[in-house]
Amino acid sequence: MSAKPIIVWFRNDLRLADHRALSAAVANGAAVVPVYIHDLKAAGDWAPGSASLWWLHHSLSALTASLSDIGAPLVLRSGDTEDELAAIAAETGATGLYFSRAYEPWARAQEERVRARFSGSTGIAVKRFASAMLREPEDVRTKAGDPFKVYTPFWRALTALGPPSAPLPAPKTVTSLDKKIISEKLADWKLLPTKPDWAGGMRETWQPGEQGAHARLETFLKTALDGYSDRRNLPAVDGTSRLSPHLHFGEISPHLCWHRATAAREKAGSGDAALETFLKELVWREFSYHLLFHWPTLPEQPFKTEFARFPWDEDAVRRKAWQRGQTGYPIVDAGMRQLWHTGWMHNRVRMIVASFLIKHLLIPWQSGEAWFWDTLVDADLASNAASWQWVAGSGADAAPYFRIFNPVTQGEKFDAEAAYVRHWVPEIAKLPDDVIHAPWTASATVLAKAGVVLGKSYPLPIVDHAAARQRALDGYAAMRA
DNA sequence: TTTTGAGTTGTTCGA
DNA sequence: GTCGAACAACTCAAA
Repeated sequence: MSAKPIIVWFRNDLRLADHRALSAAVANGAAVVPVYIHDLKAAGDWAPGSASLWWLHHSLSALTASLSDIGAPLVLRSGDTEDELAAIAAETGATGLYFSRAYEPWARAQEERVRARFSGSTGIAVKRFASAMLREPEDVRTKAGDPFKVYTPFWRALTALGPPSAPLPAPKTVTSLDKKIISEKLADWKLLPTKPDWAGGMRETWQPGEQGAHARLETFLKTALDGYSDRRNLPAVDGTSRLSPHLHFGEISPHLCWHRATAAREKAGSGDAALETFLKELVWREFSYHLLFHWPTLPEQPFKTEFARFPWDEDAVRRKAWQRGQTGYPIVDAGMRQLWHTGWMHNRVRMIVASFLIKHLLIPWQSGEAWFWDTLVDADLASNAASWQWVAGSGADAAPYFRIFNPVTQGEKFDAEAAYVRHWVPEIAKLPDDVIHAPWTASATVLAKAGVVLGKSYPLPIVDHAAARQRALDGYAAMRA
């Protein structure tokens, strides 16, 4: 009785609400065959890292459950994407293949191959839908028709187009196929760590999946949007949205975040800076996608080409100290340990640790990008690449080269009571506020009283700030000469 | 085509 | 202790 089935190919759009491909398939009256294909090869060097795979497992598990609830169980397959889609199309007699658009260079190439595979007389209508961006990258242009390279004009142009489209409701029921389609078992993909199981901190911190995403958004709107402009900078405070991993996996759409936040503030009766700051953060994500789309080498090559000449100083020992949170600078070490433990790091601290790796240690930004890629649950090709290049000074609309964060000053300014440092660097927790961000300045008595032995229980600084700063400035001067 | 105003997130130095 | 200037020109986007 129902029309021929439509395959809905899920990618990083692991949700039911505001899912245009799914809604279109449902509206068509067709039986819906939802599919997810585990194909790490397609992503090449940018296959998800360990932390992302942990998240992916739980997000797929959640999606499986919610799709079953509305009547269409998720089909899991692994292997080559085009082959698997073709096989499922043959098994189901599908007449349509619907999916959400992606913007990573490898994902774009994959879309082209899928289109090619189903073009011609296969009888399968391939339809691509917008999903992850507020506006498509082709639609935000300068008056000359070029893509933007500076954030503020990009923001103005985007907002001048009006609010993003309103989110679609999740389908309540879906017609499923009469026939049973073979699905693999999620557990067999072995996405979770076993020996050792390092994901304890992540389980405590996160609830992956669409439901978790919506809960996170509502909590944020209720508890943190007030005062967001300032409190988002304090790492000891839960003042950020923490939506990044949910957005990366598409468990919630940026459109929905935009509209819910706007509506929440209207009810509160105040149009204001807090809302605008949050919307601007959404648009920073958008700007990163825009850059990656128009400059696909962004993850590998410096956007400003002269940075290929920067005199880097690759040092494996120092890199390791940075990765493990053993640099001797408490705010840096706290951030790196938070990352290792929870798969996430506060945004303010990301800037500090990134500046430290690049400018104090002169280690190439690509090295930090790779570490973040493997350890962050919100690892996102566009945001990660654009942000590392921003700190390095090599990106579009980047930080000026002379902006070198002082890790002591930053700690004192944004973690004044050192609650963040004490939590993540417990071996120095007993140091008093006035020296905890620079333990080497403490007197012997103060150190002894706090039970700190520098060089033993906590490292001495691996570089001297003033000397490192000068070395970085000299490096930039050499590059420009 | 030329001109003009503007550009996320900081630090240091010296008055 | 506080404050403004220097850091260095450069490129982008729009008029």
